[in-house]
Amino acid sequence: MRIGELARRADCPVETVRYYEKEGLLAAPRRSGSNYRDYGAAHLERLAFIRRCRALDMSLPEIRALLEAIERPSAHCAPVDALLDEHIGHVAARIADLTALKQELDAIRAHCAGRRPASACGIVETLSRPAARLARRSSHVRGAK
Amino acid sequence: MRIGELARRADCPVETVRYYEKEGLLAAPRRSGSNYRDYGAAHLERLAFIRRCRALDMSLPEIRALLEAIERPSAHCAPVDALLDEHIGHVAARIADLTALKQELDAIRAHCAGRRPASACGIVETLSRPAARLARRSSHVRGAK
DNA sequence: CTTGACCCTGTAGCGGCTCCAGGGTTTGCA
DNA sequence: TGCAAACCCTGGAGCCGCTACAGGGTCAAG
Repeated sequence: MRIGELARRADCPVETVRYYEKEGLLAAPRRSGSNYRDYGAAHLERLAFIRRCRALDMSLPEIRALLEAIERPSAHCAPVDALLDEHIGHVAARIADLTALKQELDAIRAHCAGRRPASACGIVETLSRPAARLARRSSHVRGAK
Repeated sequence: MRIGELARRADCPVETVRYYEKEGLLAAPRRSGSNYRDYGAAHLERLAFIRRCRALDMSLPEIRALLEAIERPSAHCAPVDALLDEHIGHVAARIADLTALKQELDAIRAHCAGRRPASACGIVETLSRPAARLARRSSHVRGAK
């Protein structure tokens, strides 16, 4: 099948398929006479796996490591479990960070009822002060927008 | 004061100060004879404000809008409140997303006790299946790493 | 007079795409 | 058979918010 069909079936933009190939996550398929990529069922399975992991917010290096752990001939569960545990840790940490952040934002928001000039606004005031610092963790999982 | 001192006092890398200037968040200061940037107290206040907003995970466009809302001569609280409410919404949405994500990850993790070859691992199995799709919102707030 | 700390500009890189320009190929229909 | 639309190709730029160079200039202490 050609790239368009593969992409449709895996629910993934065509450009992203080419990007995964360039990044070495998806094997380069053979080419047709007109230099079109020609994929088989194995490619689709693999791409679907990658997309599923991305939907779970794993980074591409994490997914790469996961694929390698699975494809080693003598492959055992343990490394897979470890990778997943680590990722769950990232997600949990990010939730904790954002929860603390939201509390702080709610507290700031409570400083104003919207009926004053900005010069007297409690929010502007609060944002100008040094304020308690959140201990931010580092994590690959993205923030809030 | 020169850029190094400003940066130290606002707890912000020097390169980031120059970046904010390039992005129009921080006014360009006057220059010394040797072309060094020369900042005053107002610059420090503004930079500290920006850093505080960044610590609250606001995007630079959000901060820009906030600064504009505050500095309009006839400035009123309402737009500031609205901006903050919107940002709080982003954070809340991201927390909800990540919480659903974590539940899914926990469920997947429960499929394996680590004593089997990867070919028989419930995790690998689960990651290969189509699976219920999370409805992902769009938000500027970052994910989980 | 030299060493080191500081400053300058400009450019490239990070992740994970996304989009564009500028081409070639295939497909369906008149 | 001709033609348009839909598909495919490569390569490069852009998104965000920095961060890290390279390759220079300036300044203060010893």
